[in-house]
Parts: sequence; structure tokens; C-alpha cells
Amino acid sequence: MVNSAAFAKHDHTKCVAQGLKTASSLCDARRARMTPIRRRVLEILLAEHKAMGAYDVLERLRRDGLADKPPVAYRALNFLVDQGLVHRVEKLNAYVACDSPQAQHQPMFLICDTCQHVAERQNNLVEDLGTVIDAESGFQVQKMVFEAQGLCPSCQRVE
Amino acid sequence: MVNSAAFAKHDHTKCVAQGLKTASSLCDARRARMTPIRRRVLEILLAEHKAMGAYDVLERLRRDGLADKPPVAYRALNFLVDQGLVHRVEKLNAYVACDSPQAQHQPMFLICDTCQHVAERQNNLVEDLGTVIDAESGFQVQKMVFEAQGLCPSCQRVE
DNA sequence: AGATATTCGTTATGTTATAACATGTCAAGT
DNA sequence: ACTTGACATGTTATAACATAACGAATATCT
Repeated sequence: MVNSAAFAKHDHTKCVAQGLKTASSLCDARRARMTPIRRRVLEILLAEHKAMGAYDVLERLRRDGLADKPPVAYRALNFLVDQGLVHRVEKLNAYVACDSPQAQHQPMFLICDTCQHVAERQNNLVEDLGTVIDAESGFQVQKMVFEAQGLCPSCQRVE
Repeated sequence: MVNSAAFAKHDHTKCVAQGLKTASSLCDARRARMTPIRRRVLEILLAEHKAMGAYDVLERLRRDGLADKPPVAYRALNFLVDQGLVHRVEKLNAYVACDSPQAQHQPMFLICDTCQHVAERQNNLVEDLGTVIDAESGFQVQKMVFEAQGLCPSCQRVE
């Protein structure tokens, strides 16, 4: 049995540094601007390594003296989502840094109801499902949301 | 190619009558109370046959003189969701009457970005995905959200 | 009828998100 | 250097979604 990265312990410092670096490269390549606020929001999400609400992110920006109005946080988050650097978790009205922003993908989330951690995973079945839907119903799928709630391995052991 | 029911024309009156009848039977069997407000909310959703926000539902209740405070609408909606008679569409913060409340199932929604219609579909791949996730990662799936956004057959033709 | 559980009415407030418009920043072209 | 245009940010105000808490009413069980 292999745990998903987000449910296992690891060195967050590396995640953050690596994540910011990758993000900068991607933005450069796309001529998208990685501004201080956007970089800071991504850094917060990478460091926290869990889903955060927009107002939680805003509170951090406030502490840093970077911003204190909701639209500032939402704009940065929306930019990062558009760039594929952050995903929105619909079920939680929250945001998480992307695991692997290099590759385009349909993210899929495993949300632990006990510890609230969110793991991002990939599985071809999700994309297959999009293809099947289109073939069966003629509905042209453009975006999919797949989120599962339940118990992560650690929380199963505890109960 | 077969259109999903919600994207095809059909007689809503039957949907509504049949849906209310089925719902009553199910509630009786479970000793759950189908009260006037709850019945009316279900009726509204069945008749509308599309996703509605809680405040849209409340507005209808208000016109009927049945209720005018948010908690009343939310309580009825939550009851109906618990009973599997209505589903919540996370992506839209909205509610739709269930197609087939008899059978327990993981609903899957196709949301048309153009006409806003929502079709409920079922596909074994969704449940399979739950099984695969569990086997691969040890994450114990309890509930899944699967929602696809795109263009329904009619709206594809129009563009 | 009396005890218990459930539902409903109501107030108040919490949480999430965006419209709209003013201001600031920066890079490209002249 | 100056203008223009595109993009980003600052700010106000409000929209949209949701629930806590508590007392009154109603249904169900014994």
C-alpha cells in the first residue's frame, strides 16, 4: 500500500522552494506575471500544504502587510488557478497548491473528513470517464471536478 | 447517440407527480416525515427540473406564503438531500431533484455552461474509481463528487 | 394525557465571493 | 522622455450562500 504524498511526512521547505521555482519558470514561459502578492499566496499554500479558504489566505497577507481586502486574495487565487499552480477544492470552498503544475491534468482530490488533509492524485480513469461521457451522451466535457471524501490511512488507524 | 433525459424535451408534469409519489413512499418506508414545506420544495425542484440555489427556492416558498427565512429553505433542502431525493451540485452551490431516488447511487452531473441545465447520469466507472482509489492508496472513500462542465448537445449545435 | 422527539419560526450573524471603478505600474513603440 | 495600452492593485460596497441558537408548535409513543 502506498500513501499519497500529502498524507505522509516530508520536508515542506523543499516543496516550497521547488514549487516557487517551477511556478516562476512556467509564468516566464507563458508571459504571465508572477507578482509579489501572487508569489506570496502561492508560497503560503505550498508551505501550509493543505486546503485554505480565501479568507485564511487573506489573513496571512494582512499579517504581512501585503493586502487586507477580499478582492486582492481572490484575484491572486484566481490567477494561480488559471495558471494551474493552485486548484480549487469545490467541496471545501478552498484552495490547495498543485502537486505537479508542469503537466496539465484533471486533478482529483481525496479529502479526509477527520484530519481535513487533502491529497491530490491522478488517475487515468478520470480522464477516461470524460471520454466515455462524451461518447455516450454527446455532452462535450470541458472540465471535470472529482473529489472523494472519506478517511485517510492514518485516520483509519486511529478510529 | 442518446441524450440524457434532462437535455431532451419531455413532460414535466409526469416527472413531478411521479417524483412526489415515489418520495412519499420512500419517506413512509423510512419513517421520515414528508411535511408540507419539504414536499413543496421537492415539487419546486422537480417542476423546475434544473439546479436552483437555496435562495431561489426560498423565493418560491415566500410567494406561496410558506416561509421567508433562509433556515427554512436550508432545512428542507438538507432533509431532502439526506433522503437522497435531492442532490447538491457543489460546483453551482445549487440543488436538483434526483432522477432515480429509489436506488442509492453516486450521482454524477453534466453541467452545461451555456444553458445552465444539469443532467444527472450514472456510470459504473464512477463507483469503480472509488474502489481503485481505495486499493491504490488506502484512502477509504465514503462519498464522491463528480461533476463535469461543458456543452450539452443542443448548445453545441447552436454555437 | 404526559413524555419525548422532531419540526418550524425567528433573530442574528457568519462565510464566501464579486461588481464596479479609481489608481498605480510597466513595457513597447515613437 | 512621452504616450499609449495592458495589466495589476487598491478600495468601497454589496451580493450570494449558509448556519448557530433558542423558543414555540406539532407529531409520535407509551
